[in-house]
Amino acid sequence: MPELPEVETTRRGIAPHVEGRQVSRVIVRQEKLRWPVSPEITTQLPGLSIKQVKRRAKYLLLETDQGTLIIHLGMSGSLRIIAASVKPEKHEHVDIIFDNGQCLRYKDPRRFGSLLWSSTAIENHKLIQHLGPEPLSDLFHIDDLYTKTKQKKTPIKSLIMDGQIVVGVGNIYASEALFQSGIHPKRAAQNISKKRLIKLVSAIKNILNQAIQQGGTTLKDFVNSEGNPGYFQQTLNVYGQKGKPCPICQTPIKQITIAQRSTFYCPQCQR
DNA sequence: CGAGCAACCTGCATGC
DNA sequence: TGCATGCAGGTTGCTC
Repeated sequence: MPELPEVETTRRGIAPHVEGRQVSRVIVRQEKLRWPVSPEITTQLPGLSIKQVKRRAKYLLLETDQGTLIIHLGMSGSLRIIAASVKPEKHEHVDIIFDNGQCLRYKDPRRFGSLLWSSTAIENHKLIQHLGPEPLSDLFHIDDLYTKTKQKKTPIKSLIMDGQIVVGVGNIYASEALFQSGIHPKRAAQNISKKRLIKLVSAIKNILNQAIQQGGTTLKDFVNSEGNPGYFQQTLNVYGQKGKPCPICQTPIKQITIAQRSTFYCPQCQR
């Protein structure tokens, strides 16, 4: 479900309810997620206070002074703030309960997400240490992308979805950014001019910023921490629009598969 | 080493 | 209505 804008929307939603709060108890109803829920989350987290909620790529990082709770929402995960006394629904696997009786409740039907504990510096964590630059930071810029692109024969869509190149660009926004920059998703990365890559970099930043402003994209079931959907799907130009007219030239949008992922583009506007 | 793809799960839409 | 099939917003870790 969630790409970077949805994760950032969730971060902003939960932060005010969580920062400065002390954890009193943790309930794990289902520990089998992408990886087993780290046992430290039950044994060490209670008694600690959440200092800050950060985000790195699509990981949410809840920092304490003894370690960091790493939450990934996978394909179908969501978090909400709710009174701990409210009976959990189906697929609500974990409760982080705070000193004020509220809890951070993790729901994830497909269980592709994860809740992990890192007691050492977070930047050394296995899942974090090899990640590329944040797309909305100055570290993601044209010279960086151009260098990484030069020798790569891989389709440009696969490249921008590769977390070592840039993090946070998922399947929806990859198609959208390529549409906005007029680049065919299958084009070999090395065959794209610097001029067009400049457009791509700003398209990625653009799309992600816009999507965050609109509270993310709700295709089926994304809801933010208050249970509300996002609105960016109303802005999607190509994703999920197979057969519909391109908003620029009216040519029907095509759907193809790249690296086992659905990909949408305009065969006229994107070369 | 990189590229390609299977795997992890449940829910839902579609078609017979 | 029931059942089989295919597809879904992510990412690791296998095999070649």
